[in-house]
Amino acid sequence: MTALDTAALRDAAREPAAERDQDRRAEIYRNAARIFHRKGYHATSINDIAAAVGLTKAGLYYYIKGKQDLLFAIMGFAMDQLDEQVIEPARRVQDPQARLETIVARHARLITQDSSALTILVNELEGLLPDDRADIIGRQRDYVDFIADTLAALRDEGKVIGLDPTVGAFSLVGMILWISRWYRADGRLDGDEVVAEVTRMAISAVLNRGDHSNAGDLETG
Amino acid sequence: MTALDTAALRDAAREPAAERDQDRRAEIYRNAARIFHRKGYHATSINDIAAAVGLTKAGLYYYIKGKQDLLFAIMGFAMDQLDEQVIEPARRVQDPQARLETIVARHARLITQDSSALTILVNELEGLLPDDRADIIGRQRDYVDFIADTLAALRDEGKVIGLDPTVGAFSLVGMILWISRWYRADGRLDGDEVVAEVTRMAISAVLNRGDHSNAGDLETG
DNA sequence: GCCAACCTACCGGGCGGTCGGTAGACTACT
DNA sequence: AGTAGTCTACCGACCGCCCGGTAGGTTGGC
Repeated sequence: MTALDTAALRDAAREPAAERDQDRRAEIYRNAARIFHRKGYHATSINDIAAAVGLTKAGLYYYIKGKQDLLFAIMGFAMDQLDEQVIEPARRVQDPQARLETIVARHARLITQDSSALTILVNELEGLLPDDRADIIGRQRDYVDFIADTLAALRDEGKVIGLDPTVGAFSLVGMILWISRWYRADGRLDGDEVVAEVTRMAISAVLNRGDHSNAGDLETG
Repeated sequence: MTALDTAALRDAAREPAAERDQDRRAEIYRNAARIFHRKGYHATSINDIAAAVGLTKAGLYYYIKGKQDLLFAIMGFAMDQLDEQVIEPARRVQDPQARLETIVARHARLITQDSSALTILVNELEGLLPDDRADIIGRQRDYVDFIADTLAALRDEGKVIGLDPTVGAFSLVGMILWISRWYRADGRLDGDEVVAEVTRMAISAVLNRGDHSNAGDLETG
């Protein structure tokens, strides 16, 4: 939940005045993300958010333009986080397998650290205005394509055989995103262990291997 | 979308009279599932559903008790589907690896055939009343435990080393459920191909293998 | 005549959002 | 030092709308 604070600090640095204002704004986004995450966007009222930051609804509107802008800002922030903490670092890794490991591990770690914004990013798309939604979907699509390209590079190296890169990319993303549904920071495993486990599974899911065939039934049911 | 019809037929069979009534009821659940799936539970109004089946809101209430019961019924149906089409058939498979393949393939196939009820099952839990939610969550937990037990059996056979069964189970479930977000029946791959790809990935994600280690970076970022 | 299968009209309430204020800090001028 | 003006950071009250749900019919087939 500290993640949104850093964005606030960044903004505050470039706007000399009104730093207290930016603190307040960050607190609002932070609380909104938490509540949207817990209850869902549509089930969250502006009053819920206002109360969480100790304001009335009218007071809250001094800081925000509307509920939809709040959602879009949170999703934009989550997407920025993904760009900066996952995609950019991974782009600097040349070896495709190491790059894939970087992607999975870093994305998974972001989720174990603070899943709210990243989870909203995938669950609340339909709450956005069409233009905003197109923007976010485009960026998400770029991310999946980036993973698919990495899988294609692995295929060219002969490390992957017979896997559709797009299906592979989506499947890995699903595995990663789902972490936010079951991982609890106070659970049996700590975040680093979970990240390591998931990364290992992801890599071996796509890499070439001996034949494991062992017909599972699929007669009509 | 034909899935809910079978439930209606089942119910109709045990209630001799009012079979037309049951048809109508099935159509309502079917449409409700489709719209909840597309727009989300909270963003869907009773009017939306009524209009979709050619009734007014008041007319719809002749058939349903309320919005929350509608949701619970859909999720209960989805859970029944999972029990009957995935868990029960898999229970009859003794070999752990074949059982795991059965689980993944059958669950994935259900989703490619009609994802609406199964997707609502995982996305709209917070729309339920506490008692209903506890019911559904319990059944979902049983499903994950069933997969985890299967992974534990594979570990006992030496086919899996060093994978936490619970993390493995959740990860596979995430991979499967995510299919509903990207798979399109009119897309490049047909349903059977997608099921086969995902099943292969799932199996090789958990099965033992040569060492693929190839340090992905994880310095603090 | 009766009952299943609807409808029109309505209810209370909560929603996102706005409006007209105003307390208090801070500044500007005398 | 005093005071008038200004601006930030809010609040109480309100708006129109739509929501889930209901009361009380009406109609057509048996």
